[in-house]
Amino acid sequence: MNNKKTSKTKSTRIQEQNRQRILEASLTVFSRYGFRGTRIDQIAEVSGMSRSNLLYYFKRKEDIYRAVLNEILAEWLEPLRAISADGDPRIEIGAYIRAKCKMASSAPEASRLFANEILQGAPMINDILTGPLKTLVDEKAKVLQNWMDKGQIRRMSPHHLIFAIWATTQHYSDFDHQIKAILGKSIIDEEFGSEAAQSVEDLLLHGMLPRHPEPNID
Amino acid sequence: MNNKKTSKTKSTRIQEQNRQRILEASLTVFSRYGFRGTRIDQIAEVSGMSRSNLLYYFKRKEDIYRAVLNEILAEWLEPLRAISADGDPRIEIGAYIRAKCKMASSAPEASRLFANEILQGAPMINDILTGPLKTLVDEKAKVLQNWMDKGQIRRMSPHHLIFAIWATTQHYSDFDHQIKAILGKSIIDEEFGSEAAQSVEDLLLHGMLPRHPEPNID
Amino acid sequence: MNNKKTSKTKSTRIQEQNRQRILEASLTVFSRYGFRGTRIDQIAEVSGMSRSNLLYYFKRKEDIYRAVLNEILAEWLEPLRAISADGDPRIEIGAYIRAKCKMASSAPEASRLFANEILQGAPMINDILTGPLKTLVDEKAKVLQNWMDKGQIRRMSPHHLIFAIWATTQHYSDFDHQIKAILGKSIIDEEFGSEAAQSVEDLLLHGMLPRHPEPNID
Amino acid sequence: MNNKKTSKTKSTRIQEQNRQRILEASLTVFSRYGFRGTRIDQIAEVSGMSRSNLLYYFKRKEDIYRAVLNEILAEWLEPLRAISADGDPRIEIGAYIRAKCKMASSAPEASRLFANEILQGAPMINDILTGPLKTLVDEKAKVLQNWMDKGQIRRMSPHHLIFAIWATTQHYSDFDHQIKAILGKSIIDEEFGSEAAQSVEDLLLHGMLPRHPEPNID
DNA sequence: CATGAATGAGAATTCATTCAT
DNA sequence: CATGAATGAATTCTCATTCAT
Repeated sequence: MNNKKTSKTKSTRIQEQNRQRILEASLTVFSRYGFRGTRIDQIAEVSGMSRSNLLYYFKRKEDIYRAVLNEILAEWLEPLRAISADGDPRIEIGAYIRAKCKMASSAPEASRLFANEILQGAPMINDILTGPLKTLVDEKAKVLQNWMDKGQIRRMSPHHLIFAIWATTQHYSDFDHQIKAILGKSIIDEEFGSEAAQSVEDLLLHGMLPRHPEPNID
Repeated sequence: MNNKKTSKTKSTRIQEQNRQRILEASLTVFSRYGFRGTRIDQIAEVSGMSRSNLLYYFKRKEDIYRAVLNEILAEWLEPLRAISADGDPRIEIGAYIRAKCKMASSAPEASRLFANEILQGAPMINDILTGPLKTLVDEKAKVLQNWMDKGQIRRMSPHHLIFAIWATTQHYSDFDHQIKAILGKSIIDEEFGSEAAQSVEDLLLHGMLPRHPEPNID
Repeated sequence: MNNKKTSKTKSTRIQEQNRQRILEASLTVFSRYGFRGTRIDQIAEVSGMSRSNLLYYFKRKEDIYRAVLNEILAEWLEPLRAISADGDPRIEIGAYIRAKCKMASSAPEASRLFANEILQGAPMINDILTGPLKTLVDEKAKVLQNWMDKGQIRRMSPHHLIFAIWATTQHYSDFDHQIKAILGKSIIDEEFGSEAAQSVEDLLLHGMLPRHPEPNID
Repeated sequence: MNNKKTSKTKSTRIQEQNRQRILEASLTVFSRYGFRGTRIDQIAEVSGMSRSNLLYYFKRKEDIYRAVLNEILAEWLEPLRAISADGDPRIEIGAYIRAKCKMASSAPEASRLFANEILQGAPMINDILTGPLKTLVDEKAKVLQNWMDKGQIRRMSPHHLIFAIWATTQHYSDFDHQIKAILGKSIIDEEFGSEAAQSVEDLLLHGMLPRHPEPNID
């Protein structure tokens, strides 16, 4: 019926394809320079299209930025969502840590984009942090608390435990450049990724398990 | 004396004072928006002086940025330097963790400034990362390795251990905004700072100590 | 027939209909923002069609503008043309004033479009002003002069009299917004339109008639 | 005390001088092309300074526009304010008409600027129209009404009378270009200005005075 | 007929920096 | 020491117009 201003209703292949190209390029650039530090021309160049054409798809820089953030957000939180209250804590948390490391390895730019956004005070996603994210974290914190109450993991602040997992895993993507400078290896190398994941999982699991584990554990 | 450029060798109190004001303001702004994202006017406003006057002290934006980085660098690495090979690992590492948490609490902006710089590929301090920093880290990694060899701490990659300490401690300053959104508390609150420090120390020390610690522990 | 450019001599109903839609919308927008100030997208939106389609009918913005101007011009001058040298001045002029007021009421946008064009120096219709318009005005001025010579209306500059009629009648359309602000009524309200017409006619006729009118008046 | 952001506190001569240059140039350009149609570069050129320097004085185009409007507004309404309820209507109104014609002659651009603004719906000064202007007009309408009640001028709608005066006088500035095309004379010619003033005053005074004026008139 | 895609000239700002006093 | 004035190179965004289907 009215197809004049409802736009994006029937986005063509080429439309969707170009939007995707832009979003990918944007992720790369924004994750490095932040919102303000990024110039539209950079995105245009990386995405291989003219600035004009780019602005045909996204009217303003901020629109691109928000679109990228939103696109990543869901999958970014997925691993945390996947933690099951019914599972074994070592299995569940181990899987979570490995998933986070995997993401740090396969999508380091997404991680850095969030890091950047939060460093700047999360001007665009503050409502998400205080809303959905807080809700999710609080919920999983309860799961952890429950495991602690049952003695399956050491008693500690569940929130701080979550922060520790975030910190250690994301460190490999966010500070990749520093690590490269020190070790000469990058998280995007698959091998080094495994090594890091192993290391983090090992350290944290040991840190959170009870001193004298019940003998009947697998 | 040589008065070619240092004609005003004996900078007035007011001069030194103003430089300091600028550096403090710069730290605040740069740590939030990064180099590119920061505007000189912002610094001028935060430092409470006119842009013109500010540029009287520092000819260019980059000069300020470098000055801030340099000023923080030394004290930033100090705690790591302080780890003594001769000490007890638990004491030494515990102290290191607490020192880092202290810094996250008292100087979160410094932490964020480095985070920003590294996220952007460390354009200004790359040589420091690959030089002095790498040297220092490698050296301390050897200390850790030594303790492992002696069975005082669990065997693991010493570098990854250092990264884990950095990650967990700095997380509280770098992601302060996110934590505030979730917990409603900030690392700059002294009380929360202690809580975080306690939590991190507890988790990491447990994670790195041997499974069956000598009975005489605490 | 010649089909070099007029291949579609027999424009479809829909075509003619769309052209009309565009012209109407253009009148609305151009009359408000002037040529430069009007954006093609605005016209597209008001006319309810896509910019692409609009440009299918008119290759360039200027074409639309000229088309609108031309379409209005003829009927805009019609009332003045209708003044008959043979009629009674009070009847003729009264009719002219009422016709102008009627147009101000029924087609205020046309009036504003001309106002805009002339304010900007009449870049598009200057030749019409100095040509056909001047000719027509001069001719009617002579008619007025004739009436004055015969003592039917007070002696005054006939050109200024015409300007006065233009000014007072068109004021209601051109400054409609100001009048609305002051009186809360708009010239497009039929009732207020009559009131204004009555007032203008009354004032001007009294102003132009001889002091001591012949006793046989009305 | 605080002299950092309160700006414009102590505007230097050069400051005030440049601001004035800009405002004058702006009046010329805005009055012709309207707000949207005017390009900052045009103003810069007319004012004889670089666009950059211009933007040093006014951060945005709209700021200039508003400044010009405000600067003219007061003196624009002054003649109407000057109408005294205690005076003789013919004297007062005659003076008002001549003052308005004088302004049309000496400041035609100001008139055109307002015309433009009102044509566009008065986006910037709507509050002034419905506020101070309406108040002033209503007040003077009462003065006129009073004169009518006393039989000093013909009974008619006082508001419409004011509109008629505005219309006829401002017509000479707003439609100057059209008049030039027809008569070859411009309102800025002093001689033609007087002629126009004489004509308007004559027509309107005759139009508004009672048919048989009291014999005792001076 | 109609529209989606693309473009490039231009227009408004922003911003670091220089100049002059 | 300090500041007001001025500048020019970016940078974002606008807009008429063209292209291709």
